Amino acid sequence: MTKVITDEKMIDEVLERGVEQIFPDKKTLKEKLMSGERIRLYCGYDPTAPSLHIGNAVTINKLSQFQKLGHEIIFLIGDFTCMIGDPTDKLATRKKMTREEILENAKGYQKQASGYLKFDGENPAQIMYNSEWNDKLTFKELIELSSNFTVQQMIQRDMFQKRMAEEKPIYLHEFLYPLTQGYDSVVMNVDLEIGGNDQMFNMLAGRTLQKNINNKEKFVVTLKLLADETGKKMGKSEGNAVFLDQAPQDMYGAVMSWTDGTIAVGFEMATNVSMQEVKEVEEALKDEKNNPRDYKMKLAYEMVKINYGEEAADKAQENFVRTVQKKEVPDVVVEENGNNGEKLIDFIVRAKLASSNGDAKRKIEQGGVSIDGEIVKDIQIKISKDMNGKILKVGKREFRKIIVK
RNA sequence: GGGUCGGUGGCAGAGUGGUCAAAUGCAUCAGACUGUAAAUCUGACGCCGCAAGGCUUCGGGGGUUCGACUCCCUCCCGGCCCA
Repeated sequence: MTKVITDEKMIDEVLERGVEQIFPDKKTLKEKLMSGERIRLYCGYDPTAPSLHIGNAVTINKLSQFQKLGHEIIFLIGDFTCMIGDPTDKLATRKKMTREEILENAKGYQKQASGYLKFDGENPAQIMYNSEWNDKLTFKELIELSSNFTVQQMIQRDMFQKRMAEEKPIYLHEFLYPLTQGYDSVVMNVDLEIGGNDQMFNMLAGRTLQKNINNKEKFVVTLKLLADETGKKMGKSEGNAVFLDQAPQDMYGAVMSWTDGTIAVGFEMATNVSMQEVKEVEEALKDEKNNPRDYKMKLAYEMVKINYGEEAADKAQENFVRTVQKKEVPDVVVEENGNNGEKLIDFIVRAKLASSNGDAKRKIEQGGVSIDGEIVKDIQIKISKDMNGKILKVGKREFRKIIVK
């Protein structure tokens, strides 16, 4: 039997760090956790893409904090809900996915989440798929479920309001999304659900159902969204996303491209450094004498360390200093075979460093291509034997060692 | 079912017979700069071509025309209002 930790300080931190709101309230949940009862909690992940992103990491991180307290964790894969498409935060209806695409995407999720969450050893997190019960739901049962909500409640959602204002379609099945997500809570009979603040509506639907059907109080903890002071989210649509299956040096770089305003909140939500350290960083950032870059590097290091370990973090950092700060060639360069007499443009396209001949030409014309540090100006230049072993650089960070037989 | 408006490049969104490979914004890419791969600034941004030029693209198909994203027919899809 897993021992439940009831240390008040630890519980306070879990309930405060990165937390936006708690339903019904923090006090009641704290009492529950202090009582020593082992609770069951979950967060759901819709496998809409092959990679989990930093926003997912934030909730996974929170799950792991509860795991450390000894509570029962369910990592739910929304292979069923995913087919509906969560209307949250989307102006357009999500494209329906095939079962194959969904399962393919779900494959890597456990591995990607395991930097934060333990799936083995003592008190391992369990993985569940919500198609297991939702597939079996009958139409009759669905009607009963939907009778717990009114149309008015559904259209209250800001996303639907926005779409109505913009005269964009709202499909009937989109109303069913919170319903099925809520039904997950009932079937798994959970005590608590965790999710981003944008998931509040869906999670509260589960709270209602859990109360109506199982006559049980389901707590809901919503987390702040990882965003800078202007509210700009660090999501995949914003282009500076961090994916959990990204190569260490890419992950490091992606964090470095965050705006400075996200540094402190990044530490708070996506790492496990102590809150005291987070506060120190926050203070340090206010002092203009300090360079935010240094703290961002520390954050990037932490992120890579959690997901890939210390060694990988060291390497990623080293790579960053070398290639970005000092603009030097990285120590490991991918080799690419070239043919004597082949146009450099073709070589670049073949190495996937440009999307088309036109793109390759543009890069050369704009001074983005160099060989052994010498900028290539001539579009017509061809691969020759004396280029063997030289380093081709395309753009800021792509390097290839040219091999000519 | 009726009326009406609409479907344009990764997204948003102009264009309504030639000056359109298609404004603008976002995203992207390259460069400069910097405290970073931030911010800012400059440039590029369908494909082939050194270029001239060619080719493919504006929901699908067909037509009118020297010429269509623009006009006509037809089909498909959507919003709104009415029922």
